[in-house]
Amino acid sequence: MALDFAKIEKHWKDYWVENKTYKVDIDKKKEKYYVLDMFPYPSGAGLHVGHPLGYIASDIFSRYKRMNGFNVLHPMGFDSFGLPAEQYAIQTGIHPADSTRENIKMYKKQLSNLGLNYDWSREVQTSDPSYYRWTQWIFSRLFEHYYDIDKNKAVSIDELLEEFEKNGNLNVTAATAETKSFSAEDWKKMNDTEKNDVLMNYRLAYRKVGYVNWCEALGTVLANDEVKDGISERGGHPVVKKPMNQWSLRITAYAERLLKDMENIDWSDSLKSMQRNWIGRSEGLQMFFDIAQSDKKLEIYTTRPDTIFGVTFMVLSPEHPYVEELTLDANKKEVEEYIEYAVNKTEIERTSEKKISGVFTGSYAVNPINGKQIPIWISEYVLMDYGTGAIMAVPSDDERDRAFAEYFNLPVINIIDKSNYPEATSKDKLGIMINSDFITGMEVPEAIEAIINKVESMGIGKKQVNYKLRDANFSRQRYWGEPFPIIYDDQGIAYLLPDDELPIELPPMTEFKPTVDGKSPLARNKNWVNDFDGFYRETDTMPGFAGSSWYFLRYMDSQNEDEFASKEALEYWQDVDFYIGGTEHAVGHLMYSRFWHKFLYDLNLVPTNEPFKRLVNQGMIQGVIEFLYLRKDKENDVNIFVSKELVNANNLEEYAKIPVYIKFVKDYGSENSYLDKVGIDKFREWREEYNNAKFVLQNGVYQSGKFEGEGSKDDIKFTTLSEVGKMSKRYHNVVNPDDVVAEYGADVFRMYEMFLGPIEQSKPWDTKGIDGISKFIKRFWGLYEDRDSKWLVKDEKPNSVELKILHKTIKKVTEDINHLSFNTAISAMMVFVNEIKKIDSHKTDILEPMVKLIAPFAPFIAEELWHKLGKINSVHHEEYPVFEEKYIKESKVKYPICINGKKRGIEEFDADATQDEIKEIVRELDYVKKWIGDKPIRKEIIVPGRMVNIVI
RNA sequence: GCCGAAGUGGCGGAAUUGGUAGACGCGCUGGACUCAAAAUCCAGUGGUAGCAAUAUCGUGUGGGUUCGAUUCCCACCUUCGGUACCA
Repeated sequence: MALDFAKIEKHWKDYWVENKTYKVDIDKKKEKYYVLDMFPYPSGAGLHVGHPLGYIASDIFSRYKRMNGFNVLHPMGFDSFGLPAEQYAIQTGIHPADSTRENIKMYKKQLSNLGLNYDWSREVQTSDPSYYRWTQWIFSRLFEHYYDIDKNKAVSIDELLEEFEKNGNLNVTAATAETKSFSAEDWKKMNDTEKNDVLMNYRLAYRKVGYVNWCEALGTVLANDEVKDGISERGGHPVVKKPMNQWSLRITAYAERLLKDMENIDWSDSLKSMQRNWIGRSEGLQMFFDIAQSDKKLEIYTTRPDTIFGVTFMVLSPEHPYVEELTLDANKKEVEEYIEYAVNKTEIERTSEKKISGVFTGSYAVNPINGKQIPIWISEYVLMDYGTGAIMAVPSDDERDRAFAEYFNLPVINIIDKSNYPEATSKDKLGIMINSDFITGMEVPEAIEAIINKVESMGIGKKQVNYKLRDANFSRQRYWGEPFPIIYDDQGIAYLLPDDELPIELPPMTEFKPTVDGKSPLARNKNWVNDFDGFYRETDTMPGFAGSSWYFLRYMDSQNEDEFASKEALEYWQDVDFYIGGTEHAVGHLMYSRFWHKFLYDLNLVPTNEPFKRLVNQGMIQGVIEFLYLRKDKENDVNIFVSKELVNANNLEEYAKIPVYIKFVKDYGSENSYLDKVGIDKFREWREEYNNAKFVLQNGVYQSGKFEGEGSKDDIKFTTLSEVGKMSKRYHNVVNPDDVVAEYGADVFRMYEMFLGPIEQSKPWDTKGIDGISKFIKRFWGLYEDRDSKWLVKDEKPNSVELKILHKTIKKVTEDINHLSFNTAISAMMVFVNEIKKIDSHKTDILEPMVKLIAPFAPFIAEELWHKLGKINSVHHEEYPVFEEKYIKESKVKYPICINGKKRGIEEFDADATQDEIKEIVRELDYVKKWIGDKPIRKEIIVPGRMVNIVI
């Protein structure tokens, strides 16, 4: 066999490294183009077949851009801080830095096997002190700035202090939590703690109370991800919400800019709309309701002030600070039980709960507009984090309020007549007010204005813009993340450590378990914590999104020790032209990066206002996840797993789903996947906490190696639940690309992933069609060299047929790359091979451009063929072929002939035939006459170049 | 629940602006080569009826707009991603 891909790949991989083929530097003579992949978290499971989908696409695109004369920046790095490495360390004692280093090594080898054209000299790792030094540096800047609403940008806290000294905060408009006004006098009278508290309300990085998932049994804070259905994924212990003082980033200050600046970037509408909805801007009315028999006033926010006469009750979030005071003694027991039930549920559980639940406090509020007393209830569907944590309920015009009112038999007053708008839903602000006192008869928008004016004139509220977006919790009680450059004095006042002491490095440790009171593992290291006289260090670390919010800037100048990137590099590379990554980052990472970028822009540290000009979401390659059903309740402290066929579909909420390593499972991925005895034993060994668990089967029970029931141990069939989902270490369902590359070669693997379908579409992994690509590559190769390694390419002048085949292909492939339609580009190249093979043509002028055309897709064999054609330099720096119209001009055009829109035949016409000429010919066709019969022709439609339709 | 996406032959998918539904590939069937197999090559391949010409049905479901709908509109179903501490 002439084609030895393993040898070819090895050879050219070395050649590219030696010749620095993909290294790129600032070159002002050339236009820059920045192609970026979302960098991976280096998981212990290694790169899986889903990762390369985006990497291959960006690789093709960046190669294509380079061949079109651009100076292409295409770097790669690792998002190497994170929870899994820490969990691994707790289990094995291996330091996260060590396991991370090993994982990165493995990832780089896997990536290089795919022939990706990264400039590795620019690599970044978020867990490297030389990188996180600058993450800490940016945090320090966030700490020292506040958001000035008048200037519409971040401004230094020093300027704010000067202003406080002069005028207090009377003239300051800033993005803050609720702050009292104070004069310069007041300010000067405050002690340090008070001043510090005030400033915290202004800083873009500030401290406030947040809630964490606390698991008493494990003695640790858990990520949302580690909590399944209210119990810990490891061990199945109960989890509760616990308040803790935490760092937050004031992303809400940037809400309006994050929203508005999306207009100017080339992102898909669906992605923009996700971000828009996440920000969730609404205009409405903030107002106070009096409370009967109390001095307190209840603050609410509504987008529908017009419905004020339809308010029949109020609902508080279970966490609302007034709950205790408003609950009468008679209702106390019930309320406490309800809060217990609601508070520890996750937000998703609470808002997606179909069962309606709530409890009456016993207290009443007073509608300030009509003086009516209305009951105050508590329900889980009101969230403390959105608006004010309290709502006025209007059951006539809000679906959730209506369901609640119907369930608890609360009154409903109809206040909007929608009969003029039959298509309108309850959400539309349409209709005419009824039963509404002085606004009766008004259209809804008019009524909204009227009530806002009324409320403002009464001095009990004001018009307000509200956002769903919440400030970002920035503290994690973890070891493996960036330490904060923060120390506290004995009064708990936070101070920044000076920039020249950065990076604040993670101290070496051997124990990564959190402390018993839920503090970060760093708190165990007393020497490190109390390093400064009279001060102690912050022991929380930063979350995963810290390092990933600015890494694309570091690539521009990754070795710089004086700045996060030089002005020159930032000026040249500007921003990311083309960013590709998964939709799972559509709101999280992409929102945080935009926020950090805008902040840096405000400080004049980056030249652009938005980081990513064009963004494409690649779909996910999914795997099959295998789950075991675990009963949430234990028997005598023993966990009970139940075989799938015994689980009643109606009681699914009684079970948690525990993922199992797919290699333990028989008939993996099918309806009937199951664990046999060996599989269960492997699982028990793998997950120690389930070593003594009971496995309930159809024909008996298996526990601790013993089987009781009908038949023998060897008959054990514990069926598992198979679901299509993410390929991830968490689900233990990863498929490694190395195996595929070893069998078929990297070029085949690359083209196969691209050939699977459109880049933005998700699909389950499956190697069914890979033989087709493998055959195609061999056939393509066979145009140049036969099976006996005889060189076939000849210097003969190509004829018009050959030129037409070539230029048709160039046209299609080029267009498709620009549309990122790689699957159809590949299909066009397949068509080329089929057609050129049929005429047995092997001419240089045809086959040379084809090597260049395929080079971005199959870089290895392209490079090999290019050199076999006698070329000296890399094909990847050649110019991409350009298609010429003159070679593909058709003299004849085929038209489908339709009768009433149904195709009845195909006819060929001269390309320059007029509509009348076509009509005349068509009318005389036998089959047309037959279909028309004696019916009159009502219409003849000719779409030039497309089709003919006769309507009878 | 809310936000976003997808649904087309046995399978992955194509149809870029409302204009020939099923390109290309897998699989399958038949054939050539071979002692045989693999590999390769050739032909066929949406369903139904028919020897055939051809007819008819057909793009998740139900409606609608149009000469013409996979494409636009309305309602619904299913699956996937996100849902603020996985990354």
